[in-house]
Amino acid sequence: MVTLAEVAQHAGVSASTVSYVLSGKRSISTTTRRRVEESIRKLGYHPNAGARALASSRSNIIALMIPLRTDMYVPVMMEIAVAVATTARTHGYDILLLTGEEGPDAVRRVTGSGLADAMILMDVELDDERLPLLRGTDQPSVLIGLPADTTGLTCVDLDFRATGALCVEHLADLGHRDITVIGEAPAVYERHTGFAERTLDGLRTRARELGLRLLHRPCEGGYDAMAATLARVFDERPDTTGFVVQNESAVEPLLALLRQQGRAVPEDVSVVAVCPEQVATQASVRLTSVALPAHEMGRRAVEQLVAKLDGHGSDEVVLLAPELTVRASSGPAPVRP
Amino acid sequence: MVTLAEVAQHAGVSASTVSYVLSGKRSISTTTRRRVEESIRKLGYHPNAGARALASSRSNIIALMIPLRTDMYVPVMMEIAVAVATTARTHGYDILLLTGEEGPDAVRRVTGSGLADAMILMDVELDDERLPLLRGTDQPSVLIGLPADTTGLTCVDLDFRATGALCVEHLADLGHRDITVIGEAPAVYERHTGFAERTLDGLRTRARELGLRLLHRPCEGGYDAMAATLARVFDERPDTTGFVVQNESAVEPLLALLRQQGRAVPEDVSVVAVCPEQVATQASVRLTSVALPAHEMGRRAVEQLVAKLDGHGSDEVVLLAPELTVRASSGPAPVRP
DNA sequence: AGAAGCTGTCGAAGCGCTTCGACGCCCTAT
DNA sequence: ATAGGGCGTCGAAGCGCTTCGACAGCTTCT
Repeated sequence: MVTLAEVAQHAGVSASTVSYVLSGKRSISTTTRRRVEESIRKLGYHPNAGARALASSRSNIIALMIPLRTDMYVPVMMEIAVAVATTARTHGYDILLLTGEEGPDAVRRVTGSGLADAMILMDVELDDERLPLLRGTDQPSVLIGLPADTTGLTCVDLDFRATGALCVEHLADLGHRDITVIGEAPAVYERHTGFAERTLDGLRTRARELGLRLLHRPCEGGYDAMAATLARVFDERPDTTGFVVQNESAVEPLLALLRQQGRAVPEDVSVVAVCPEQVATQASVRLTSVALPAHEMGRRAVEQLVAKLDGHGSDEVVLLAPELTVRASSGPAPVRP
Repeated sequence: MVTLAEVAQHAGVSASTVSYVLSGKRSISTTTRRRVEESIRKLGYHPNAGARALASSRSNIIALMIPLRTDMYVPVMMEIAVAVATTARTHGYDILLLTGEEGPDAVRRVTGSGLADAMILMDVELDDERLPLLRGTDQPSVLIGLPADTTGLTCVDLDFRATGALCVEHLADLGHRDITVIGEAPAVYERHTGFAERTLDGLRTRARELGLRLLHRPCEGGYDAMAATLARVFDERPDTTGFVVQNESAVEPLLALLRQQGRAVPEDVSVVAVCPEQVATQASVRLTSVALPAHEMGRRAVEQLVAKLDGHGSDEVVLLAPELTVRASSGPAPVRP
């Protein structure tokens, strides 16, 4: 293992000079800098992370806490994680992967040990038990998701309320008057993750404003659950012509069942989904959808965090504006005979 | 921040004693141990990770390199990552998340800086450029996947050859004589990730042994690609009654298209998939499938690695035996008129 | 009884880096 | 000519921990 001292000796300078070349915290003459850089390259020197962390009390690591459970769209989680990792690297940070499993203890452990300089939390619940810990420490953190009380916290999330409103507006513009919302699995609502409720709130509010009828049904993914749900929906609201789906594992079953029932999309029934782009474009009918901006969320989270670590940056709630892309699954409401 | 020294003072012992209580590397009297543990608890002490790493040259961190691209089995990747993280924690290790993006440089950086004690690499290509680096360092590593040359390496993977054989056998047992394989996207084969080729090899070899006809068609996911592929397949091999699918984004399109063409599953056509359990059970027809044991792979990888870090453990290729679960998508071949 | 061996504890020496103050040098302003 | 001020470099003091050797007080063997 090559050390700073060896590099210094090889370059004929003192260790501190090498350190300053590396950090750029003091000015170094061009000749010296070049000589040092040459030695670094030649010897294949890599600063020791532990020593660096000890001396500077900065680990250059950001902890990312991902949910353990897999009942919700996993690829989105993955995409966020990858976006976080790549963005972090561009700022010189590495990512420490924590699973939700450990809960608040993980927060304590990481904060206490100086393992990471900052944290990003995903899958935040409305009244998350990790929040008091975050408020009680001076370690910067960013949440992906929105808890009930955001005072003293920095959050990044899609504006789900606006998303709901947007979906309703789109269907209303097309003349639909009876709209059914196929929501997430009941477990998601019970867990109070917030985003499902916020979407629903946006849907309901805008529907009321526009004078539409709205029916909401949570739904597990899969064909059987969807079939059962759909039967009850048409039973209860036979005039339903518009669907908003916020459960990607219900999307394909819904389309298949509608087809099976002889209801054409979009001629008889329009479907708008809140889902990742990939799901929308790979479905059997290309879906009009509001995308989940996973990459953007990950990137923004890291950038908020880096700003905090650099001293600027403040507690702020960043709500990304939803964008609705019209594809083949939505069209004018059928003319009522 | 609480330090070892403060704990020592609080407990009335020397710093080294506290350290030995923590590590258990020397025997400590019960009374002293208890007193120290009490102080640790009371002061809320957490050992500083950097200092520890510096002094012991052990970071207790395992680097996990995940692929950046998202054209394959993302949920499987995620499940592996989560399994790695949770298993690692039970052994006292944390996970550093690296994306494939940085490539060999990341390996150099992590090895050189002592950031991690060991590495797990996912998405290994047959002739991966990271392999020489791994062989050239004394840092333990485990690959998830199988390169062409495994000398000096430890690998964990599903036995894809046996998987292919198993699928063919199942269909042969049911009397199918004409089998078509819907493979991964062409890009996957071009990238030489190995698993697709190995599956195909297993399929072909066993088919030959059993005297079956086998047609292989790579296929992008999605409906359009699948429709085109399927048309050509029935054109070329109208007697096809068995399908093996190794591309989870082709599964649902295939089922829908068969239905549309009036071919009943499993009465007219049997389908066997190589895919995650979730896909198999949530499809419109519950699929007979060989599962991708993501969790098991992650777990085994960590355990191999920990064994190496502890001194026992050796270079070894662990191939997990495939298991075929019969569900509703496969049945006896239709009787030829 | 004395040697030999345990057990439990301590002190001190680093691990490789950052950072602070000091200092020599040269340039500029008086 | 001389004081003042940058600039570029160095030496040394830690950061908080692990670990090695030392050693005091016992027990056990011959």
